[in-house]
Amino acid sequence: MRIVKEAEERRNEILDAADQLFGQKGFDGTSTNDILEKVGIARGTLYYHFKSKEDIMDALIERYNVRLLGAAQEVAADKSIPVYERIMRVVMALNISGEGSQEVMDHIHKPQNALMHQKIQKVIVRGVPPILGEIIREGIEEGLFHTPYPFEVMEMVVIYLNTIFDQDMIEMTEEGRLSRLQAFAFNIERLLGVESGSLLHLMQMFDGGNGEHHE
Amino acid sequence: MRIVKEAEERRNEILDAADQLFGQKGFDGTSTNDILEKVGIARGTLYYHFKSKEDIMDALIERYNVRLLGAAQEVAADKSIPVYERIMRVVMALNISGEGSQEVMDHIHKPQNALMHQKIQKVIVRGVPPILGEIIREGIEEGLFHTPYPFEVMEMVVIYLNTIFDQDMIEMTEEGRLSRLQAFAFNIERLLGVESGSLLHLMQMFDGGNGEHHE
DNA sequence: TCTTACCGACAGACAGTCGGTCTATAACAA
DNA sequence: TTGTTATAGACCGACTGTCTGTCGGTAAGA
Repeated sequence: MRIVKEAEERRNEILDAADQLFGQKGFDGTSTNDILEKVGIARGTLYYHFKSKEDIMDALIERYNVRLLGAAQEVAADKSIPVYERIMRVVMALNISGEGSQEVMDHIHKPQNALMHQKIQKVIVRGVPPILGEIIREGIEEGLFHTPYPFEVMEMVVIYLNTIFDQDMIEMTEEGRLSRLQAFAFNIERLLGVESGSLLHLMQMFDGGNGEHHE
Repeated sequence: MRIVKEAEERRNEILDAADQLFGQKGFDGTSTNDILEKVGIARGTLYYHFKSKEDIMDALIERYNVRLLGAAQEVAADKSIPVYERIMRVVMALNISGEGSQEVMDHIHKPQNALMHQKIQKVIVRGVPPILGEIIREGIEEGLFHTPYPFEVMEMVVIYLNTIFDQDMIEMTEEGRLSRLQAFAFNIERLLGVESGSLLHLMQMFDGGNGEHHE
């Protein structure tokens, strides 16, 4: 029953298994035994490819990081797309993010996965504001926005959204969610120096597909 | 060698020991053995007073929570203090926070303590915006600020500051720190609807005692 | 005498290690 | 071409030490 594979193939098998298991049961809740049973390998093999359990998590985050920011960066660089639309598309790329990582985002936000959550948060907080900030900067040149601090505004916005829509950072009623969205739209308009109401059409994107306005 | 004490006294001894140890070595890095050796009790005693290791952490956070928010709330409720000064005093209460918990804040921001960090973050994000928001609301009545969303603005500000000044969320040069402070002052002025520059004297508080302006 | 606090041996689970084994391929000989 | 041997990379699983949480029992004070 000894099956030999290329190191990279094995590594990916292990990462795929870990991805699912961490998602289902959290990092602490998943034992290395769970992982190696799922892959169908022995203990030694796991530690041949990864130096520790946390090393597996780091590799997972790196993979996720590349996919997520890569997709966003690609969209952001396409200057043929108008600024407003490009912002939306970048945000969508960050929310949905291609192939197999949809689940990741769903599962990170569990108390069990605190460390993983923190590490991903770090990736997002470091990676996203430069991407969005640059688009805003273009928007400023075009006269769409008016702020001397596009990068810092995006930093604030990204951090806020990332924290506030964390499943259990704040338990929100549907009403609380909507009022926060309204406030958010208003605040970001002030931060970007645009007329009040300009971003209404942008905000509808975040409205959970529920098209109501509640102005 | 059997020493009997009131349950609450023992509980506090255990919490004090855990506080120091978690600070030094992190939650995961601290074993229950470390704690019970430091206190000088047996395993069973520890588990007589707390139902799990995580329960100890929760109690620690609760104690911290009470001290921190309690102090802030007390200051916030004193309507004899002018609004601007009261805001500063509340923020100071949150940063320094009384007796023995100075260390806590210093040690939370370590990758080891991800879960603890997350839980404290939650306490702050839930607890502080209502306190500050209420003061801002008073300021609005007095005509100092102009925003329809005082609570949400404070929520955004608290989350931002809490994340950005996390030791290793973003590695910042001294220059990056100052430029961020400038941007922050500018942005919060827009959010609160005050004249640009109004908050300069407030911001000097956060300037690490370094009195330079860099306008 | 009864409750409350305390004890420490123990079970079960887990992460990581280590010596050793298999196998594909390369290098070389016949 | 065919057969043989050498080598390195992939793999194995028993084992170690450590850790958390449990449980039956014990001392002390009211």
